[in-house]
Amino acid sequence: MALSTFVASTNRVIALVDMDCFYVQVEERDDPSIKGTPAAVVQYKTYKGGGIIAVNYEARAKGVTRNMRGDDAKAACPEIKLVRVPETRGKADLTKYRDAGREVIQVLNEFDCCVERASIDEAYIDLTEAVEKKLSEMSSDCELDFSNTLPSLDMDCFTGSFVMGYDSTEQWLEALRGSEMPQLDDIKLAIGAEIVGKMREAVYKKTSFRCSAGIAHNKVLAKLVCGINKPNKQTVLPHKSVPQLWSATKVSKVRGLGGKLGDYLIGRLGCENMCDLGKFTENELSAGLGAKTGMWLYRLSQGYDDEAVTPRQLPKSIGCNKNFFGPEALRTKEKAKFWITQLAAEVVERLQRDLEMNNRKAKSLTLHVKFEDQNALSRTCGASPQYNPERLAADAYSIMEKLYQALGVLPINSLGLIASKFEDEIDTSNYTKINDFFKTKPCSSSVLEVEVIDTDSLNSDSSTDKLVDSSSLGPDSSTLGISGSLQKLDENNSTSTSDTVKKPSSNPIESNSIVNPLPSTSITSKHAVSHSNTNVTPKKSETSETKEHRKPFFSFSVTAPTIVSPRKSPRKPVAAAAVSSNEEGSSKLTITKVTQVLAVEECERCGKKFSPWDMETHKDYHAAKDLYREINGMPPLDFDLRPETLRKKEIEQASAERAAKAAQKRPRGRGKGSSSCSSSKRGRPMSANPVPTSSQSKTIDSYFGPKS
DNA sequence: CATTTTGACGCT
DNA sequence: AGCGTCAAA
Repeated sequence: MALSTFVASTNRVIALVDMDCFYVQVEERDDPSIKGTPAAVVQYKTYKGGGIIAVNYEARAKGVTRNMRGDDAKAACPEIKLVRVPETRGKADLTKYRDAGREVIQVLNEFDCCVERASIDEAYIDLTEAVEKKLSEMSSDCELDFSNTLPSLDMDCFTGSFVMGYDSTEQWLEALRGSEMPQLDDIKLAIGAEIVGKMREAVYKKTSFRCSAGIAHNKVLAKLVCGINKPNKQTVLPHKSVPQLWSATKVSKVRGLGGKLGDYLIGRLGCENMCDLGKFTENELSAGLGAKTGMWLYRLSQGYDDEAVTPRQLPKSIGCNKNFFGPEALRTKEKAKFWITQLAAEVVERLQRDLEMNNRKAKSLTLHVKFEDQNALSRTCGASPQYNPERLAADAYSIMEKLYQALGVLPINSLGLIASKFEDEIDTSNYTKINDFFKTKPCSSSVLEVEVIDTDSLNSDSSTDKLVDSSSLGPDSSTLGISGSLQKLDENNSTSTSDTVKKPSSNPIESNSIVNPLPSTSITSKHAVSHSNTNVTPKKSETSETKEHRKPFFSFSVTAPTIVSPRKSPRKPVAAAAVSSNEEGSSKLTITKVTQVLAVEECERCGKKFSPWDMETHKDYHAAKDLYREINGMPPLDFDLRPETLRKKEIEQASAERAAKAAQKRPRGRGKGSSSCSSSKRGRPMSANPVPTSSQSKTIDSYFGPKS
């Protein structure tokens, strides 16, 4: 409470750099003929002309927006050029944009500041130290006379620069010079803005990408004002101008308030604009939203936000997912397996590159599945250290197998595969080889299944619990409980998993030993006041973040196995390795790669051999046959080896549970429904609870409903 | 069932 | 660990 008033919160200088319509710029650099004409980047093309994900300013001038479909854009602006996101293995491939984003980060890094990658095209920068440094250099000449500090600013850095509350940057600087009292905070912002001007110029010189920036005393404000003047502009927010900004800022525009929390502020507290928050005390806000969020909002209403800029340039997870809607919904096991294989191939490819560049390996692998009834679930297992596509796919698919056994076949609308929990590699290659041997297969695998069969035959009751202590089964043993354990060894899957099956009892330590070396770097919680007023930015020290910060981006490990031999052009060092250019060329390239990696598969059902690509088509044949049997009330051919009755019962039960959950999730159907909250864009109130006080079913939405 | 494909983080 | 929220192109 009172504490907050003592925290000095205008002593940092924070910038947010955001690339202008980034994906379009990337495409414009590839094909300059696009420049100066309306253009947008779309994903896919078949459904209503594809989904637009980036629009350049020429097209925006014609009324084209994101959210639109390619068809809509053509209608609004017939001359618009729609560039498609590259597709690899049948799914959108964002590699070239990730690579371009990394280029930008590398330029920012040259300024020796604390840089936090906030997204593929955005970074927060803590300029406090750099500003202090320059300030001390300047004031060493003439101590305390800050009126002399400003003239040394390079005015070239301020072209395209705006200052909130002033007609021009010059006017602001003039006011600072003329001020009786030295406006130290503003002077710091001015120096920060000068640095940001240099940064943006450097980014343009080295990448040819334009960006915009916001400069303020904290992240929320820097982000907000960055969006005020675009493109290719930067905006400074002196603390004095916060009231003016707040009175003109809709709550939903503020980072973190664009969703349900924002809806709550509008619907229950009547805060349309940020200035309305000022009507509430910290206690009043905390009463409804919890201490943490209440405090955060209260401080924010005064223009304060204490979230640190965390030095991190690498993503914490590498994942991909694909949606399958309408007729594309995955209705057979085979299709699911096929697509899991595609996702796994992409993830492995990206993991391998990540390993070469960043010398780290993912320890965790998560499969996400969304079903047609809106239910979603995820399961995690240990990531195989080998970064082998078949292996990763097998691990992911073994999770899927279990889901099928528990849930039965339900059309799948989305699959996602995410690798995370990265740890730095210890480079001693001999050591790692031995280590990998023991690390093998935390996920599912036959080690689990074999033992499980034993327990089954022992007649599953409490006595078996002792035999199969879940802690001895590795991280994945808990995923689906008993249901997963009923499975017999499935010959169908033995192909890819069998290599890991060997010697179930050879090593009693097994996965236990690898389960948890988690570094548990305590994450600064979102709204917590996490730093002191003296040194805001965590000192770059011994963490892996430091390493990535100073690590030259062109270094890569020689020991890395090159599974895929490069064709044509010699392998380029890392950052420049973005393939692209000619789309046809690159896609051919990729396909070659895939077939090389995946080789030829044998159809599980008829034994015929196909390339993975033909396999999908071939499996449609089986799928059609299955469908026929289903329609005619015939039992599936090979779906499950267990007795029909057992399987049915299990599926029924799981389905009932799932249906109940789904119904619960959608209390208000399509329309705006009963809610008195007019502006709620989100239809589905989940169980998330902004009010931690009651553990009961108080969703944010419940605040809008009829009073009980 | 249509933005889709990401990614970070909070809650429990 | 699993689910939910929020955000960005």
